[in-house]
Amino acid sequence: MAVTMNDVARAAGVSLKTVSNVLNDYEFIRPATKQKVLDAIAELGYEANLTARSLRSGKTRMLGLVLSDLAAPYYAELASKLMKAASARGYRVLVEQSAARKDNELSALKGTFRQLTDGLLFTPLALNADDIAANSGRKPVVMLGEHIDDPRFDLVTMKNTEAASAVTAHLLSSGRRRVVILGAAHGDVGGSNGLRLTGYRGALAAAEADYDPALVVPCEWRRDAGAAAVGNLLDSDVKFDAIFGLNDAVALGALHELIIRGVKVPQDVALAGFDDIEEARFASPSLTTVAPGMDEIAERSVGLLIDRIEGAETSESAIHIEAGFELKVRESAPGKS
Amino acid sequence: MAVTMNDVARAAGVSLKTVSNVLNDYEFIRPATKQKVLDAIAELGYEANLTARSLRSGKTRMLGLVLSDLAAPYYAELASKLMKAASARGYRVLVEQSAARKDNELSALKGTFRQLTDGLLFTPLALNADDIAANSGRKPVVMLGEHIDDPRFDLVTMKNTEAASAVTAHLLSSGRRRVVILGAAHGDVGGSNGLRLTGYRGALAAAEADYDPALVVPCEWRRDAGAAAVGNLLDSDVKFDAIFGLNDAVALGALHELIIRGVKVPQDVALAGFDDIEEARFASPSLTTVAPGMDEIAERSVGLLIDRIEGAETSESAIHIEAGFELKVRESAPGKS
DNA sequence: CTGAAAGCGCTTACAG
DNA sequence: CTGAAAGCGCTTACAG
Repeated sequence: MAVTMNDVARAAGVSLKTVSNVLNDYEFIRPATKQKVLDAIAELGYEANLTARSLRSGKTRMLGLVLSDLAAPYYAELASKLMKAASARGYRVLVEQSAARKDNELSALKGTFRQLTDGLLFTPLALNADDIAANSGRKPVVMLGEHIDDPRFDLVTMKNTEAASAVTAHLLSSGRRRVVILGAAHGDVGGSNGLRLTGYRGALAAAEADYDPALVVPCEWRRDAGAAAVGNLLDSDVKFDAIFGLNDAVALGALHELIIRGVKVPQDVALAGFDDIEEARFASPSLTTVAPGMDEIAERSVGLLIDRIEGAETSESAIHIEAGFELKVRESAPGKS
Repeated sequence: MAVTMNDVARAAGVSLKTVSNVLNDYEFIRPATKQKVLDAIAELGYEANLTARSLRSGKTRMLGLVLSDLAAPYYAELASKLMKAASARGYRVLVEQSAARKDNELSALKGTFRQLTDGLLFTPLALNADDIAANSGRKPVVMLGEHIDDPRFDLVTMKNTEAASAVTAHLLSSGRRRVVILGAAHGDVGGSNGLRLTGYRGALAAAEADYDPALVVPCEWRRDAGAAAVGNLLDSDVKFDAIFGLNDAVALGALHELIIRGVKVPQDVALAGFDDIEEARFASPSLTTVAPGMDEIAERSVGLLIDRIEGAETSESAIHIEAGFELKVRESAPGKS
């Protein structure tokens, strides 16, 4: 049905191999021959059959992206940027949603999803490092995010601790002393939650403010969970004058609940988030947050993964990359006035 | 390297064809033979090579999804639902971002993207019906959204006109008379903008309110564009007491600008959007909008496309499906009090 | 520089 | 019910 390399070879009066050579930019090929082939390709409207190429070469030129939920704003923005970065290097991205479930993460890691992709950008939320090491196969995997910080894996992440510390310090600098941290539990150490909690505690210590476990409030990193957690807090007798939501979704959920309850932001309670999703800029009041260098994360994770796939990066030891961050001061937590 | 069907055949002591028969649920196969094959598959950990299967069968079991920008909340939520619906039927979704550019839409329609997918869910924004008809090839395409309403194409869409009319009627019912429509131009007829404008005009007429072209304000359907358009409007001498943003992003951008300018919502200006993205529920004030039946759209568009691919749907004439909608009355435009 | 041939791992007529 | 063979459209040693 479709036109094949054989058709091109016949039309150009050369062998199959010659057409292949032209297609794959083989160096030593007579210009006249090359032109004949190119003419035939143009005339017949030939396009390489990607499936056949994949079967033979073992490469699909697709990158797998595993994340919990594409509808979460941070992941949606990240996926969009990753796809653009991959596209610029001639790769496509195939997305798999895990719902943060262990079984889904596992099947993305070892199932047919891996066949379809030359390498994986993996945001593990349920699996631990040993699970991953035991099931990641031979194709390259680059960890995205910060749940897994392990010398066995390449990792592209953000400066969680430093950025969380900067946000907390900013809240404290305006005179707040009772800063709720929303989305971590007292005692968390690993993962984004643990790292950000560490940054929070560091900033408290630096400002000689007390750390109060009652202000460490666990909740899922979604708007509804943030709203519910703040509701419970307001119903309790815990006093606070600021909230640090561990991502923007949580912070925006919190904002919603505060306003409904008649709590003024930032007058009564200052509020900050983490991620700098676009929505943060347009909230009312606009949300103070930290931009975790998403462009850099997208660019470098795709770059690293493709370098691994193509053998341009051969480091035996895992490569860890941390993108820079930037505090975005907005209305929900202005600087001291 | 990997274990193949041949290995399975050898281990089970049967021919290749028999393994294939088991794999493809061929009916007439002796239970004992089948069991031998299944045992061998389990023992060897055999997994079918999808690429080889695709090359031979011509099917990839992937659906293409073409949209302008995965980071736009509506598309992010839709893509997530489409992927889940496809997954439930054993298909994956490969996403292509067009940036609403004609060249990108065209290459998604006729380029290698089509090879990789058995059918297309296509949200055309730049291409017209004739362009599409001329380039859509032989594999099925289902239009998503409403830009193209043409008897040549299957289409799954929402009740644009009726929903827009319902929103406008709601704004009018609370006594507003000067309703800005944000995101359409006077004279638009086709596309979401045109259809929604028609609904708006219908509601005005039904309420015996005047249609004033000065209230029809074009802008891109993004937060920043909505904010800018409202800024211009406030700087002009156009008077208005309500705004209908043609999607939630525009409405939320408008909301941001209104609040910055000290305009009270809904007291001074009532505001409504379109889409019911999750963000709308958590805005402050929460956004009155219309839910366009996204679950139904996802479910039915995937169902229709797969039925076309598998030949379960053979209708010669194009199938048009309109999902139901639901008005979501929230704080930004409450009912009459 | 170019050609003839093998083979990637499946599915599918074609026999029996 | 099952087997031997062809072939999907490429890439890649192997010769020349």
